[in-house]
Amino acid sequence: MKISDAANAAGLPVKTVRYYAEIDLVAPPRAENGYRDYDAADVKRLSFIGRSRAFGFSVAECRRLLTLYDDDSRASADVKAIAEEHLAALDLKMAGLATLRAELASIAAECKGDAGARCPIIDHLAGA
Amino acid sequence: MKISDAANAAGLPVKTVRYYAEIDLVAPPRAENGYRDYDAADVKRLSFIGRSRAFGFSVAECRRLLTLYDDDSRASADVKAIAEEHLAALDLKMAGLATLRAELASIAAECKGDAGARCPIIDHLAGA
DNA sequence: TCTATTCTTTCCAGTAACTGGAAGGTCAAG
DNA sequence: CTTGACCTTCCAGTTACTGGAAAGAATAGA
Repeated sequence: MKISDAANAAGLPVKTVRYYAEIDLVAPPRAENGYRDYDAADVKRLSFIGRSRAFGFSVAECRRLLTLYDDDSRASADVKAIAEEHLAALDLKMAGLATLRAELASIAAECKGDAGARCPIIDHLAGA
Repeated sequence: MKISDAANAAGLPVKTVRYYAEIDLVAPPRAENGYRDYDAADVKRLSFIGRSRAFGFSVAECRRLLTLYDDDSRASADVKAIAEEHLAALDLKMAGLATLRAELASIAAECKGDAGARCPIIDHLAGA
């Protein structure tokens, strides 16, 4: 199967699939004409990656997950550990954003937002 | 004032300050020896950028904010508009992360996380 | 069969905002 | 005068692609 078919089947852009081949995430053999030759298992792996990425896993994490996906003797604890790690990272990021958002909102609320030059937002950013 | 003094005063890494000079965000004149020569106003601008970045504003937004900071005849509405825009972007990002987190958490909860190979997380990512 | 179009390939460059490091010039202290 | 800390520029790497150019391969239609 050619790259565009594999990409369509997996719901990924061709460029992305080619990129995954380049970084050895899903690297199919080549046909005689030099074209990458994907099979059904490759498409499954590509879909797996697509879903993992959609969950916010990094490509490095996808690589680890893919290894576990391939490993019939994996321990589900190893998979869960990656997921929990990622959840913790998400929590950290969300907490940071929430704090940020709250502070900025409270500062913005002080600003009249009119034609005048006086601006508490600028003042805060300037360190007042 | 030399770059390390300016960087210290502004609470930024020297490399970052040099980077800001390179992209013309805060570009001080050069002394005779070729060293960048910062003054107090430059430090203020650097601090301003540091705080803006800490609030999550992009460098492009910092540039706009800095222009308004410099403009005595600014309308506070223009500043507030940038802030509101940023708040909206933060809300979007947070909502996305929250959805993600919830889905991943519910999937992870199904996984026993033991020595067995059966793993609902892998199953979900594989598209089951 | 010729040709036009649509693939495919590789390689280069750019994105955001730095960060690390190498090579080499400058300066203040001892 | 030498050592060490600082300054300069330039290059490369980070993340995960994305766009585009140039050139070869395949396929559909006339």
